[in-house]
Amino acid sequence: MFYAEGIHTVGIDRVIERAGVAKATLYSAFGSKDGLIEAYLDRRRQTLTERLTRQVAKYETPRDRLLGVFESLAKSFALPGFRGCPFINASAEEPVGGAAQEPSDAFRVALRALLAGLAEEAGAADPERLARQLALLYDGAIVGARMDRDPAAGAAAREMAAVLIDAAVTGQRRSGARRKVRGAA
Amino acid sequence: MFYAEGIHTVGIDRVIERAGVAKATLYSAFGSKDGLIEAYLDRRRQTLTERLTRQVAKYETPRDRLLGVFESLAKSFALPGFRGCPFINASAEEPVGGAAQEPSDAFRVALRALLAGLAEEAGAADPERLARQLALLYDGAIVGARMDRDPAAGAAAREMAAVLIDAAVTGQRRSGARRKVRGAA
DNA sequence: GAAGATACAGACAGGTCTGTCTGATGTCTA
DNA sequence: TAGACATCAGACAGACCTGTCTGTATCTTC
Repeated sequence: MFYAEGIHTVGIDRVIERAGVAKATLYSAFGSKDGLIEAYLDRRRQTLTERLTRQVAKYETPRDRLLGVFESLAKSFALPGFRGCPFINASAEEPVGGAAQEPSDAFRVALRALLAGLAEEAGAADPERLARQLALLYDGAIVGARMDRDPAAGAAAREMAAVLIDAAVTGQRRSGARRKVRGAA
Repeated sequence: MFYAEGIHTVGIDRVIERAGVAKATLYSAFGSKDGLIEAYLDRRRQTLTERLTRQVAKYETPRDRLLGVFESLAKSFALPGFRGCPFINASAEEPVGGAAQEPSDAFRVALRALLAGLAEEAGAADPERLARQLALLYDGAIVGARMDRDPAAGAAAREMAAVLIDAAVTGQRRSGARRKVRGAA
């Protein structure tokens, strides 16, 4: 419900009605609405990272795995209830430093770590840099898909990712060997 | 106030106090809070597009103008009150089809039009495609800067934009002549 | 100076929100 | 069987919200 309608439009009364529990039960479990929001986002973080690692594992080469992130993303855009990124949405609703910040930060760290690991395996000159670039594409795709109601943003991001990956490994060995080259502006 | 704190956390009473007007005056001018939100976003759209076109005009070549969009963006990230894109934020708060949608759509159309015009001048094989790519970078940069509290996302987007622009004009004349080449996947 | 329009401060209505509390109804363990 | 415990439905408090209304003051225009 929080994802589909936004956090502040969904009141506690509607949550407990949908969940079929009493109000006191919910408050004894989560403490406050902020606690509930945090639990919601934490669960999202967990399922999303799990799904990403699962999807990525389907592919053979590191390059394909990186692109697989965007294929997984593109697939989610076409889902019926798609409404953008739950962390971005929640952060826009919550005040700075609110309940959304911690789970959001955790997800973003996890995503960048996943991308950086694959980037290193793919032989990128600067894996951290490529990971940040691909994370930027991830954000741009999910926001564009939501704002423009256009699932094609996923495919566009995949194509852009391919260009950037190739640019990042140009002149590098592709055998999976890593190079600690830094500072390539 | 809407930008700094979010729309739903700012009540009408605080707006009129800050504005120094009576409640009846505000309601006679805007009709409702939704009307006020729409006016707020419409003004943002206007000032943002104006600033963008002004910044872009500083540069000589179409390529530099395209990159200038991202320089303008990067500059705004470092501003003290930066809190992301007002349209993305408002869309996350408002229900679908709410007061935020129309001004947001208008801004996004204007941004893509600006980018597409410059892309065509720059001699891109498929200006619309390049424009969509750069718009995706725009979104990714602004969201990343907000979510990660990291203004460096602007510079990263600029570098990525340079790669994509060069990829889009490769094999094209750079003299500003336009080619109606289509379908380059 | 008079009249009409406009803005002012602020009370008010009606609704929604979170969070607490009360008392009844199971359910599990000893 | 008896007692401890969790959950139930729902009333309630207190705060906040939007939007309307009342009466007063100020300003413009004839």
